[in-house]
Amino acid sequence: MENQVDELVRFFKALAEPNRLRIIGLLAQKPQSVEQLASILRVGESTVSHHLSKLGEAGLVSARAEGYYSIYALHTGALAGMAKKILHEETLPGLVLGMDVDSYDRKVLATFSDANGRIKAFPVQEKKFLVILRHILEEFESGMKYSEKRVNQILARYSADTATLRRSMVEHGFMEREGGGGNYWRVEKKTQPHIEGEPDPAR
Amino acid sequence: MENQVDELVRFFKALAEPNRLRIIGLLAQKPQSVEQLASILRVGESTVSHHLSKLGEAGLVSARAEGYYSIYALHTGALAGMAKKILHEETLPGLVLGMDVDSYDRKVLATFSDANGRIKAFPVQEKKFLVILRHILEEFESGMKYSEKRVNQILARYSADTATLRRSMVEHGFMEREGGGGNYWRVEKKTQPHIEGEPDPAR
DNA sequence: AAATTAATTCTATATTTATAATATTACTTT
DNA sequence: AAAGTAATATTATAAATATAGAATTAATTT
Repeated sequence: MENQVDELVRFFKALAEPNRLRIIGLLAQKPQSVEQLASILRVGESTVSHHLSKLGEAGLVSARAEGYYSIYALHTGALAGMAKKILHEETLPGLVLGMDVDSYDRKVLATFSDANGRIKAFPVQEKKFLVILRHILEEFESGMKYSEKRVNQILARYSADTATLRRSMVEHGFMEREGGGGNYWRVEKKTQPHIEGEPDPAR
Repeated sequence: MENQVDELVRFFKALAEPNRLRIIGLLAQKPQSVEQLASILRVGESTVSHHLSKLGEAGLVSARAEGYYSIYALHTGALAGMAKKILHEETLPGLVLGMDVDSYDRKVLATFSDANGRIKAFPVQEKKFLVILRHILEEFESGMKYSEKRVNQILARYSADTATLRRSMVEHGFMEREGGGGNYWRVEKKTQPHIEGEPDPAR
């Protein structure tokens, strides 16, 4: 079974060379022989043969034998198909399948946690402190209400400074509390796709 | 002014590398710092920086400074724009602009013509014979009618064997003649774009 | 059968490039 | 001001690849 990434790389590699792009342009006009393409591009026939084989592997062209000629033709459908694939919203997320996308978070947690999982020190850098907060947030269930006492109990598993943790959770919008200060609950995280030009809301 | 080919090559080159594709996939989820990407991809930060600069040159990503972080974000519009460009029917012909697409024909003509432009010998290979015929065909205007005598007069500029040339013109569909054999005329060539899977009609 | 032709394969070479270690730059925290 | 941090630039190196000459293959013509 082949990787999504490998397939795309083969396709883009095939098009990432000037003479191969020119061959695509020439074959878009009409099917042509290796000899004709070599003459127009002013490169050796073995070079053209090499390029055509790469284009063929990417599914962009194919040859038809005619006497001792090989007449190559463009698969316009392959280009169009890939263009649509790029536009398809499932393609980009598919590129990161099987990748360890939480590797950075784990590294930060490892740096600031001791063997028991308790916080050794609060990171000065906000970006890293947020990693810690999000990690601890997992202890709280969505839809549940927690008394301040209960919240402190849970936070105490990570640090004696429960006040800082509690306040930070609220300040960064991870948790909310009822009016006077009775009950706390975890804020639903809305999965927000990045919108071009917008500042990153997740930072 | 930059070439159409160069722009496309830069774009495809940017995407023709596994780690760069993965970066695209990761940035599609959310904007991220160089450090984060390096950690997830398990490559050096300088390597990621290098990749991001290539992606930036292709207009695929851009950075926003935040403290001493560079938060890179994907330009989803660039991907979509290129996909549409590929689908656009003007793009492929644009790749061959300024190229000597008749180079092969000229080479064939040079081989089989003498200094006066007369045919030294008829090429055995049909592909090359057609080049000769198409060249001579230019002597006839579209929409005009020519008597057989007049046709022979014109063909005689190229070869004494006017009978073979005349018959070949008709056989290959370049010219037609009226019923009994009186008048000849040049057949309008319909510019026929190649259709996938179809045998090439121009051969 | 021998010669010719187009294409491909093999081989070698020069160029490009992905990677990372090191040095430098820009910014932040103490 | 000094120390710390992230990113980039510089440099070096190993791997990938565009190119073409030579050898080979497959088909056609003489």
